[in-house]
Amino acid sequence: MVTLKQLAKELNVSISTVSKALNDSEEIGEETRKRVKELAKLYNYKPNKVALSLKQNKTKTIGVIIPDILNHFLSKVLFGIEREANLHGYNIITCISNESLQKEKDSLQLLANGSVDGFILSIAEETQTENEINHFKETISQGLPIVMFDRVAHDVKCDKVIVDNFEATYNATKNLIAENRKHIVFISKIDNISVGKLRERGYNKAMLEEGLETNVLRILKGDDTQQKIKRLYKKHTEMDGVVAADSASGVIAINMARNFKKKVPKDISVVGFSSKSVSNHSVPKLSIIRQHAKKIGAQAAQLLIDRLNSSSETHNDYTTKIVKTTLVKSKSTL
Amino acid sequence: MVTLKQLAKELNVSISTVSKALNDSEEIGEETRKRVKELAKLYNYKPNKVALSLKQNKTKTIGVIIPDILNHFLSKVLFGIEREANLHGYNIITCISNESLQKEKDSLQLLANGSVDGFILSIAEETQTENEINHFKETISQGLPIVMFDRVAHDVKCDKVIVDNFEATYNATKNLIAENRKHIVFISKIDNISVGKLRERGYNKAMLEEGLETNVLRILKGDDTQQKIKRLYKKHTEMDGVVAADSASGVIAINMARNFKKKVPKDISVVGFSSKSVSNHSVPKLSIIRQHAKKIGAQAAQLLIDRLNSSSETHNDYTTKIVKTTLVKSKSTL
DNA sequence: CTGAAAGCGCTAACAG
DNA sequence: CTGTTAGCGCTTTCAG
Repeated sequence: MVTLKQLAKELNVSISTVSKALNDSEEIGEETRKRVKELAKLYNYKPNKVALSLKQNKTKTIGVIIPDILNHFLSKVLFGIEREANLHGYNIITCISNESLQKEKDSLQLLANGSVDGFILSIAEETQTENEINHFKETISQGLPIVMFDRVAHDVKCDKVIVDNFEATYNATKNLIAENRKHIVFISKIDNISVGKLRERGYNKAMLEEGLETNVLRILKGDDTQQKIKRLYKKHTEMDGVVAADSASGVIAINMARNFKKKVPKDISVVGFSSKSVSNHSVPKLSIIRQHAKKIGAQAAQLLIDRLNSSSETHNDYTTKIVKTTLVKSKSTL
Repeated sequence: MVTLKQLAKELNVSISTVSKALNDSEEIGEETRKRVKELAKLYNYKPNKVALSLKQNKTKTIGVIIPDILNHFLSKVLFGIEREANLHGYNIITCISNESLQKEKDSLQLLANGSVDGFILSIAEETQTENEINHFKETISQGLPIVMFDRVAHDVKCDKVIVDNFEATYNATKNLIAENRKHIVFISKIDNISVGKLRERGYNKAMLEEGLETNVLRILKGDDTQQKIKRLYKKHTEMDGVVAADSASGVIAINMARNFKKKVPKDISVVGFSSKSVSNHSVPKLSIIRQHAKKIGAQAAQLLIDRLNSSSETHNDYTTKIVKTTLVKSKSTL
C-alpha cells in the first residue's frame, strides 16, 4: 500500500500538501493538485483505513451479533443490515453467539475496544432464559450504542426494531377461523423465546375469542419434528388447521397431511412464519406470515447510523419501530 | 475508553511504564506492575484495537465475501469461518456480493485499504460467467492473500478449498443405479456455475457408463420450480430416480411425487445436495449429499491464517484442499 | 527499574 | 499557496 509519505517524497512536496490536495482543499494550487492526483491514481493510492479510524476516533464499522446464522430469518436480516450499512459507507463485523450468553458477552467485550462504532444484535436464547442484561447496559454506558431487533430486551434503553408477533398470529388464526376451521393447532419450536411466546398468545386470544379450544404442540431441541407432527395427526384426527410459529413446522405439516389422507387446503389449512423460498418446499406451497426481514435489517441499520451521526449525546429518546407482518396466501389456505 | 495516557497520569508514571507493566515486561518492578494492573482492571482497560492495528500493521480481521447469504450452504460455511477465525483471535468482516461482479470488485477494493489482513471468498455467478479474475490477482499482488472456497477460479494462484462435486454425483447416481433405477433425471438450478457443471458431469458419466439415457432438467432464475418439476413428472412417467444439484429441487421432487401416485422410495428414489435441516422438509426425508460446509469454512480459515502467520512471503506453494462429500441415506432412497 | 522519544498513516491548526 | 507540527493510542528501542 502506498502512503502519503511516499507520494510526498516522489513529488518533492510535504505530506500535508499531498493530503490536502487529495482532499480537494482550496489551499492548494490548481497545478499541484493535478500532479498529486495523477500520481495517486497511478499508484492506486487509498487512504489507510486504520489510520483514519485512529485519527477520527470512529471506524465506520458496525458490530452485528446474531444468535444463529443458519436461521433463514436472521440471515435475511443480516443481509438487510449489510446492504443498508454499505449504502452509508459502513462495514459490518459479524459475530455469531450461537444462542450462548457467554459468547454474546465475549463478542460484545471483544469488539468494544475501538473495533466498532456501535452494535446491532438479536438476543441469544440463553440470555433470554437467564434474563441477563447487564452486558448490554455496560456496553451502552461505554458510549457504544446498541440497536436490538426481533428478540429484544425491553429493560434495556436503546433503539429497537420488532415484529408484531402477537397480531400476526392473531390475524392468521382469525383467518383460518373465517374459513370455518374449528380445530386449529398451534405448532412451535420456539416457545422458549419471547417471540415464540407472543405468537402463542396471539393464537390463544383468537381462539378464545371465538370460543374454540386451543391446542399447542411444542417441539423441543432434540425432538424429531416429523415424528411429533405425525403423532399429532394420529391423535387429533379432527384437526383442520395449523398455525406454525417457525418456518419448518408448517412445511412439514403440509407434506405430512397426505399420510393421513387429508387434502390441503380442502381438509386442513396451514399457515406459518416463513419465507418465500421455504414456502416452496411444500406441495401445495405454504401460506406464510412474511416478516420483511430485509426491511427489519435496513431499519435497524438506519437507526444505528442516525444515532452515530447525531453526535449530540444528549437525545435519549429511544425509538421502537414495529415492522408489520404480511399474510401472504398461497395454496395451503382457502 | 480508558487509555494508557490516563492510567499513566493517575499513577504518576510514564506511558511506557504502564504499557510494559500490562505486557508483563521483565523490565518493570513487581510492585509497579501490580499497581498498574489493578488500576487497569478497575477501569476495565482494553488496548485500543485500532492503535494496535496501525502500529503492528495487521488488523487480525478477515474479509469474507460470499455471493449469497440466503444460500444455506454458504451461510453454513460462513459459520465455520467465523468459528475458526475466532479461535485464532480473528474477526470477520462480511460482504455479500449478491452474485454481482461489480459488488465483488467493490468489496475487494474497499477492504484492501488496511481494513483486513486477507480474504476468504466464493466467486460470484457473474464473475464466473464473465470469467473475470483480474481483481483477484490485483488484490493478491497488493500483498493481501486470498483463500477461495467452493466456487473457485483455477487460474488464480491462491489457496483453495473445494468439494468433490464430480465424484459426489457420480457416486450418488451409481447408487441409484444399484437400486435398479433406469430412468434417473438430473435436476439443477445451478447449471450456470462451475460447481453445477461438475455435478452434471458426474451424473452423466455414471449414466453413460451403464448405458443409460441421461435426462437433465434445468431450472432458471425466474422459473417456478414446482411447475417445472410437475411437468417433468407428467412428461416422464417412467422416471424412477432423481439426483438434485441444489437443495430445494430434491425436496420438491419428493413432495410432488404423490401428486402422480408415486411412492418414495418404492417407485422413485431421490437424492440431493442439501443439508440435514432442509432434508427434513420432505416426507419422507431426503437422502442427501452432505458437503460438510462448516468444515469447509474452518479449513479455509485455517489456510488463510497459516499463510498470514508464515510471514515469509517466499513460499508460493499454494494448496487446494478437497473436502469429500458424504452420502447420507434417509428414507427417500432404498 | 523507569522514562523519553520515535514512529505507524493520517488530518488540521498554525506558521510562513 | 506550501510546510511544520502536534496528536490520535500504542509499542519499542535507547538513555538514564
